Amino acid sequence: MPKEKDFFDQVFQVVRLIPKGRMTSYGAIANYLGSPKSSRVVGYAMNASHTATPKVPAHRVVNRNGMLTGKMHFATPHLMEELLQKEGIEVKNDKVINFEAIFWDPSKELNI
DNA sequence: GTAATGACCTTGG
DNA sequence: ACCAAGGCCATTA
Repeated sequence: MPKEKDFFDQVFQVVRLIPKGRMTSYGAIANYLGSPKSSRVVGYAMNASHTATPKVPAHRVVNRNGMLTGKMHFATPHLMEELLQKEGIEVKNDKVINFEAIFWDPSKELNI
């Protein structure tokens, strides 16, 4: 019986492993953890990323559409795209440009 | 303990 | 092709 914190930690680990200038989606992380249907829980884990230590670059995680759905959950709604732009990612209308190009699949890149 | 919610994804019409 | 609804998992009230 896995602990709930374990799942969170797994998500945090994966998110922290995301290279700079790259992004991934909740479903990809969930799939990497072995629960493709737990995509919602991944997002929920991000919600808890605030209290996690060290903090997790949740701004590198977006939905399947590459849209910054959780930008409102940050300290400030525009903080997410600010961080993304600093990483070199272009954001337009709360949406990531060339998302497919910068997409980072853990199950593939980490060769699991 | 039960019920409702959510930073989602998949499938049906 | 586009629009709509359901479902799964974990957490919180």
